[in-house]
Amino acid sequence: MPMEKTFNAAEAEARLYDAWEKAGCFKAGANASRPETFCIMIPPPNVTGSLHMGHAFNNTLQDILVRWHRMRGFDTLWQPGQDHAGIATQMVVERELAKEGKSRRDFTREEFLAKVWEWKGQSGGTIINQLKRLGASCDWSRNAFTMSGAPNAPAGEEGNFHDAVIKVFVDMYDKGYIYRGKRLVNWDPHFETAISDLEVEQVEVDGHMWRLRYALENGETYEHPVEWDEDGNPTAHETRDYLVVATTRPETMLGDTGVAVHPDDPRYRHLIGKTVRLPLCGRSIPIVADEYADPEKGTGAVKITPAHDFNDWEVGQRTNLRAINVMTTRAAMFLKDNPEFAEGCDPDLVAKAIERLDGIDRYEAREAIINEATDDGWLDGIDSDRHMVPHGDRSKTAIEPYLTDQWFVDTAKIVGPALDAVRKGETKILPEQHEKVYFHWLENIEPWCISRQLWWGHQIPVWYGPPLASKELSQRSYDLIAQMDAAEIEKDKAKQDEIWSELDQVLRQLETQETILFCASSENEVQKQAEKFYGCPVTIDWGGSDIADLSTQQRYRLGNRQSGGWYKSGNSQSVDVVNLERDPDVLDTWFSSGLWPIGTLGWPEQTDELNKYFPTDVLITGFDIIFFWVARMMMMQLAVVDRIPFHTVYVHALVRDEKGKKMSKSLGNVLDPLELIEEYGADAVRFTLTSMAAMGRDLKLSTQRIAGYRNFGTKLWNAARFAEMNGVFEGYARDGTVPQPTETVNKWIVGETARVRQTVDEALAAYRFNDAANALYAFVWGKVCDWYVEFSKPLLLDGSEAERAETRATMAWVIDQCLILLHPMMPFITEELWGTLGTRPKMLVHADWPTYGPELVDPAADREMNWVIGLIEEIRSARAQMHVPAGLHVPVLQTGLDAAGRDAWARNEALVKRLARVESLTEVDTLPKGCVTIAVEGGTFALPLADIIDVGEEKARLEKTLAKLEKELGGLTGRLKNPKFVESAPEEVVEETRDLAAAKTDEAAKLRTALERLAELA
RNA sequence: GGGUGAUUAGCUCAGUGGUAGAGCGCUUCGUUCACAUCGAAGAUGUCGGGAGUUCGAAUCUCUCAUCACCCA
Repeated sequence: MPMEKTFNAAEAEARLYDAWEKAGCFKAGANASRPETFCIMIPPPNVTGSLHMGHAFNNTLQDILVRWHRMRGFDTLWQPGQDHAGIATQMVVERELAKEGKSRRDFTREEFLAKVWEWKGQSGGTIINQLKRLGASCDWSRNAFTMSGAPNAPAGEEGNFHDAVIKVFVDMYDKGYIYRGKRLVNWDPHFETAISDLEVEQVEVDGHMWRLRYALENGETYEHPVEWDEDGNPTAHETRDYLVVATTRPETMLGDTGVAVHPDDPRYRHLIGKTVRLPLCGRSIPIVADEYADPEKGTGAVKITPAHDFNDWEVGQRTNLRAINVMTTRAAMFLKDNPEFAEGCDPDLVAKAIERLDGIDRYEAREAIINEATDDGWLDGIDSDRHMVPHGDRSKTAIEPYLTDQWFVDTAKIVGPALDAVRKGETKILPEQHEKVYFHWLENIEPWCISRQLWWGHQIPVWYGPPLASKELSQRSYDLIAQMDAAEIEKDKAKQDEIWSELDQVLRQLETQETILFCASSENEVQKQAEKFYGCPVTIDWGGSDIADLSTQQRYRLGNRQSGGWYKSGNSQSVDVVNLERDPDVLDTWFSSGLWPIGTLGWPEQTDELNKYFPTDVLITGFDIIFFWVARMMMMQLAVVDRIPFHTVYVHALVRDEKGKKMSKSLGNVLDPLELIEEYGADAVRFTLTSMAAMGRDLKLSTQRIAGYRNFGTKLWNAARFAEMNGVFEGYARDGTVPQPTETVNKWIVGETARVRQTVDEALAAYRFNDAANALYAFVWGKVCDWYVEFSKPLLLDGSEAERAETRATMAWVIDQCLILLHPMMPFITEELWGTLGTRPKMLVHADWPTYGPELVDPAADREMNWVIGLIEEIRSARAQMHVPAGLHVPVLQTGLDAAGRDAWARNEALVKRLARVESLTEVDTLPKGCVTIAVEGGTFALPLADIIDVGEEKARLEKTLAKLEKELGGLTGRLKNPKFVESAPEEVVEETRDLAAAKTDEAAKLRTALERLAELA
């Protein structure tokens, strides 16, 4: 049964992938035949994710390297996995709950986490199946997950990534690389969690700049310029008893604790140290000097809200201003029960502000405040203003700088080795320009906020215990409680009150002491530490405790997050008991992803895989996560195991739409790789991406291009089909032995194959994926299909038995080489052909990658076939231009052909005749006048078509060719005449130029002769 | 504002000092038994502008213009 005319990708892909998996072809070490290892860690997609074009590109490149190394016999591992994507996953599950009218808060933390795991079990494998559709040859038996082995993980989610994360946190904490601190962080009011500065996007929005008047206190005034001369010097002033501050965020004014002016600003210099009265609440706030206030911008006076703005925080730190938080975790106004806010304000105004503003959303508050300012006359004006507003990259809501306790990695302490490794070239970043980006970011690195107020994630392994009371205070509290007991017995109310009052003071003193932190990787360890510290039994509350159930807002109010047991309890029992509570927060997902290289290999256990594959080889990733992930992996691996995680980072570009726009859902220009795979086949999609993967340049993807590479697959398919139909694979040895042909065409194609093998290997070794793809495209289509298959026809159809046998063997080998070399890029169609064309000892995925090289190139055969190809092209071109009917076989004349030409013709007569539609070749001394002339190296050919050709047209054709030739010749001789060129250019360049000039001169002479003949005719 | 990159055929892009290229599209011709998802032939370039280095510049340097991205 003959093969189908095209490859049925839809039918074959799933079947082939299944066969590979069933045979364990992708398992770590499969097909290994040499000691070297090769390991790639997949950049873990979100467990909520689905395959987009960027994934398709990224994983295609990884798969090429992995399949290439596996075929070359390296002990290869492509480690797959997903990350748990804290916010994104929690968002997805909460959305599911919302459909049932429920929220996360309707469940306990444990219940909610069970739901997340349940969701993960059902939907978390989506992207795995999509990667399989693409053909990704990952070792799925090792699929990793950044939450595997977490305490609440269900069966099937074992693994020890959790252990790795916790151990690293503890190690880094012990080394002093991680600390807890009250700092301004980027707060996402939608998810009510801190996020890192990398998760913040600056979005330009049209907004307003509101000018507000803050009254100067104690009768102070200043002169405000109102008229200026031509040079901009003020010529008239007005006296003002207020300062005008400009702000884009009036709602923060309730937290203002100062107004900053530039120390050298002549308008305000004398006011520094004086105060203004804050409208709405009557707080008296100082005017401070700080260079942050730009005299050129706005009014030169800036309201300072340290608790709600990063710049203001800095100013506040420098000038000793209070930081007053006036918002809740949902960015509503927080005024009631907020002693910080009320302190120093007019109680009546505070009551009024609470009544009007407490609990309302920040944007409503903004409006209300502006209305009030308008009504009360302290709104100075409104200007429209376009400015950048930070937004959460997940929630898309404006983030709020917010003052909370968070955990930070002190990145400055671990950045050094990560910088050095790249500086010294231990890790290379390609393309090189990205090294600059890497350096720039790391050299200016900020502390990394790693705590998140979420439930889904690795809970921070820190427990809080009560402060240890001093002996005196402890004793005093014992005594007081004893007295209280006595008073209780005596029912002496006055005495009880007196004791309570004193006890209250003791308690206050205890409260002001620091909470005790215990950081350890296990409950046992924490308990041991705590018991040693307190010298008494310790119980541990493992979450779900009071604190964990408090809203984050309530926790904020608690400030120092004191835990249940305040102090050594002072009852009359002889044994004291201390209760510890765990920090309810979880770690940033990127903290766990940062351990991907070691974590997936089983660290902290010293597994065989860890010893074998770490450090890994190449990381292939998009530039958008250089900071998020690459830099952090470098820092963390070096900090934890003191080794680089990989020696090469290949940073690929962005896949855009065909107009160059970033693909986005809102623009609707997203190309879905799965749809493309369905329409064109995975191989076409892969090959397209590969051929466009020039380093450092974005890809503009069009379906037309994909269709083109689908056609390429069909072309290969049909070349194989031709071979199969001609019995090429019957009796073929299939042991990979390079054929030793005697026919020139066969020698030639063997050499061409050897060349492309070398080109492909060199290109892949240099991560020049597009060069490899394009070389193969040019070889398979341009050499094998266009020429070799055609050349083989006379031999296969009309050749002698020996010629037939030799050509069959050569063609079988050549097609096998095409399949092998193309396999990493087009795994499906090549594997299918491999199986179709014969019975093989191994599947193509494990076929041996060839090592032959230029030694297979036969220069004489090469020269000869190029001459034959040139001759055929010339004859075809002349025929087409002279309108010779396509089907007509024409006689050809030849004159002055040299020995090489005669030999070439003799050996390849059948080929030329067939491909150029030549009827006969006759040698003549002089060419007839009316003929089409073809000048080639070593002789002149002509088509005697006096009755067909148009003399004018032939003349024009020859003149055009001649003109082009002469132009080239002009350049060449110009250079050769220049003595400096001959002196300074490399010898081979000069030699090459001379040869070329000679050949062109020769050809030009022949054309001139032809033109003369034509002239005689006319 | 700071940084990085780009500008080459109608379109998308290769090409880092030595004869300007590919694919797609376009025009003409062709169903000869691998393939019409095909074949043959053809047209199309002041390599963004200017200056410099060099025997020689698309390529190196400077400068201007335009565009894109990243960071503030």
